[in-house]
Amino acid sequence: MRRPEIEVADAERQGPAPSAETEALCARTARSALGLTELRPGQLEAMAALAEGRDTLAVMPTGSGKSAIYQVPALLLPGPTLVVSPLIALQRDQVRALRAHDEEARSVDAGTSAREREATFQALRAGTAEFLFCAPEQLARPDVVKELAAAAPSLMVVDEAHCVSTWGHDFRPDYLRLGAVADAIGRPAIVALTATAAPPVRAEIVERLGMRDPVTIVRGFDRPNISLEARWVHGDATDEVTAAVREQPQPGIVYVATRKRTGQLARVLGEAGLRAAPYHAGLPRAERHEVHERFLKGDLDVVVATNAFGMGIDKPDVRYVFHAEVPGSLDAYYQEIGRAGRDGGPARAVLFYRPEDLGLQRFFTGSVPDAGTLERVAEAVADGTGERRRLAERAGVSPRRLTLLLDLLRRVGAVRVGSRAITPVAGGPDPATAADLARGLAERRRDIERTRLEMMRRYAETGDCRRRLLLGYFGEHLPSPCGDCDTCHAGTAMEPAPGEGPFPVHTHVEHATWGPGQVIRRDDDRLIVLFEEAGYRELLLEAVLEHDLLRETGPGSTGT
DNA sequence: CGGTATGCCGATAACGGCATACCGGTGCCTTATT
Repeated sequence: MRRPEIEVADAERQGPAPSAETEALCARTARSALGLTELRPGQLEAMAALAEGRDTLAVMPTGSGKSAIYQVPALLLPGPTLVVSPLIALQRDQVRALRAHDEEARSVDAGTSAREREATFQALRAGTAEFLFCAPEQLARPDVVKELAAAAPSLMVVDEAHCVSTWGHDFRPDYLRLGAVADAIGRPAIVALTATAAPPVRAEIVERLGMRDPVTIVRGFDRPNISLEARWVHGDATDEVTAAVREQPQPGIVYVATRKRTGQLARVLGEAGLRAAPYHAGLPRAERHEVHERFLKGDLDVVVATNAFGMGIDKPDVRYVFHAEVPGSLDAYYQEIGRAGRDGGPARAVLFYRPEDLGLQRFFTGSVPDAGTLERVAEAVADGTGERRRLAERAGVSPRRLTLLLDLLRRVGAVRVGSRAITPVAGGPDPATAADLARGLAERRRDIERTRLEMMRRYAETGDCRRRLLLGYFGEHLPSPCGDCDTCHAGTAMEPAPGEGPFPVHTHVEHATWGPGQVIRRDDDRLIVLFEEAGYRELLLEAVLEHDLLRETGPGSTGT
């Protein structure tokens, strides 16, 4: 069935357009230095904005040439380029790719010797090396920041920028410090690149990195060749998943929620005659590498994996991505199914849904730092223990944990986090109050996280067009059902009545308790509103009208 | 948070029923041993 046109333009941009000369210059440089003869519109726009020194946020699907977006301006701007990338493996791939074009690129990580480090920074200062790749943890080292400041980079690239939002708050808190790092190294132009970012994630990236009036380029999220389906399963889903995998053209990926399950399901699939292997972060490095390689080469039919099997998996002919257990958000789900059908051929995304599995995801998003620890940190800062290592010791927390706690205390106005010293804010809240406020902030974040999980539930349980719901989550409005998801085939997806009644999609609204927000979905009888502070909420239209719950504050726009 | 594994109970033999403990994902990095 032919897909209806998406109402919102595929490419969306904010800020003044770069000049035609800059675009032409970028196009020439892309051709001469990187051998790129054809640039996509969004790509060229983004690189031209950067070349003019503008901060830029680019949200584009994998395979649309995100690397070129920073590589071309890097060659045009005078100083070196810092690229922050979450995985050492990705850093090495990029270094290799640049060297193949005779560009001098280097990376530093924990395994880099002192001598190599010295040589690298020397080369950056001298201008003989253009690119430095590293993980955010490297940028937590004062010596690295000092060396970088001396090299005066003109460009800072944050690759896989959604990590700022998804990992910064617990798993890898050094992501939260990147904005401060940018300031400490002379505030180069910043570009954030990602394939997946719903509007609140975009907003958080911009805020956290301290981007100034960024040019935002968002390309279409829709992947029409991936068919969408959710199947309600009861009890153990092993047999049903196995049967579904056997019917499929191979290869594919089956995501599960736990490490243990990867082994179980891979074994059952193996017994069913498939070349299957488990994958998770607890496997020996060599084994992970081997599974990855075999999958890429076509020696495996299916990998059963936790979410560790993710970034860096770029295989064009993946025919299906199944979820034997529900993931924690539509952000994660979209990213994972996006690994299917990159060659443009038909692909399937099936979610095997058991509501019980939501509990595990709820657990994963549940932790909030306790007020006692926060108070100890606030006290130590107030006492003038201004240095990170000593602060961590005094408060009895790891340095990583400290980063997270300090970030919360900074945001409630209790401490100032400089590039070296941590100082109390004069006239700020006392340690006990600060700890309370900080905990409140963390709780609010957890609650928002849980509304995202609710959206995942909604996706699984909806009888309406699944694709429309998914795209709506990412800020795109599909005016009528897609015609190619399970609900459309089942005939339960209904035509909405667009534009009829109050609060159409994208309307800016204000709620008495939940504050400002934006309508992201509008059905006949209900709305889903994304509130800035309260996350995703469903409201019955009847109640909204009867009790006057929402005030319209502005017309629709899909910006950040 | 909630599913699953474990253990205990009563009772004359095996096992259903119930309470409780336990476990669960992402990657940098460091640092002490072979």
